[in-house]
Amino acid sequence: MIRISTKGKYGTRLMVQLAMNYGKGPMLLKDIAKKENLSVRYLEHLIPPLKSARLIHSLRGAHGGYTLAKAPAEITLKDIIRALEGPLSPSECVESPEVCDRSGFCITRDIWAELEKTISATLAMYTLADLVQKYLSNTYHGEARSQ
Amino acid sequence: MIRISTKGKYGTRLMVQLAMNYGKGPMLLKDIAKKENLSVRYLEHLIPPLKSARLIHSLRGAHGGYTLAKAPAEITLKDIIRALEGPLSPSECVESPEVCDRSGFCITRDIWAELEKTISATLAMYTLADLVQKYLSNTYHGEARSQ
DNA sequence: CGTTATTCCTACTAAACAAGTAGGAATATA
DNA sequence: TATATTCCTACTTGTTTAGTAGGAATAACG
Repeated sequence: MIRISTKGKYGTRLMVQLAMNYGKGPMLLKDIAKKENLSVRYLEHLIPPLKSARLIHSLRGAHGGYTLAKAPAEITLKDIIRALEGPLSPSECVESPEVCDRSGFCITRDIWAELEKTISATLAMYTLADLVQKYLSNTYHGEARSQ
Repeated sequence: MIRISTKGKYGTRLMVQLAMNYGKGPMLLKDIAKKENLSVRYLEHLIPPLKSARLIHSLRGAHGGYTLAKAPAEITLKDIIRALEGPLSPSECVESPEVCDRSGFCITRDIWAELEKTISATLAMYTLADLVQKYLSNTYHGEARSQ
């Protein structure tokens, strides 16, 4: 199984919520969790990596919350997944050739390297602005947001 | 981490070895293991999924071994990884919408579906014949095969 | 017919990772 | 000082990964 974990999946949804709130001041994790029907306690874990990747800013204390660190159009899905899931390559040998003494001549490694490129390229194609636009033009939107 | 496991990685190397032996009769797992410096005991586990995907044939008993079930040019990396790693989609909701009640309107799910397409397409581009050709034209080849 | 070489099947294990929950400290506002 | 919020660390439970191990089934060969 070659799967994105809930970190990447929930984190993307969190970031889409922040994008939709962009320019309207800090957003509470509590509210994001409610809108996305996720646990605040779990979302908390996604914050440190997103902060160290400089994708979000935080404000502590009452009237605190989170904001995007850049405009939604400046943040790609690649940035988000990379921050939350780590390297996008399907094998460690791609980014760290020294972990395998075959790296110098391994043909399968070449494939994993190419696969990383197409994964990265696909994820880099989408910005948060694109996702927000998709979200808003979704016909199910009104209904889906009801809860 | 979105990683291919050793099943997919070792299994691909196993299949490349079978491809290089194509037309020369059955090959022993013992010999594949030696050439690729892998454990026979572990490679054994990769056989059942490869067989049920009809990618290899086996012959039991003395003078037994394994052969590709089709020509190397007819087997893609997608076939192999799919057989050994399961679905290529980054999220279960892509192939089984019913696992999440958001599937009907979820915009991130659309992204995971698109990502699956590019992963599948990239892996489908390469056949075992391509890998063998790469292998044989590798300058390190003579040296690397020495052990 | 018996020996040997091989695949095949099932079970077991140890370590790492995933997906959370929980307690409480630090900080800012009012 | 009370309250709302982020922040930090630890813990838990279940699943997956990466193997190892024992031995049964099968086929060839002398």
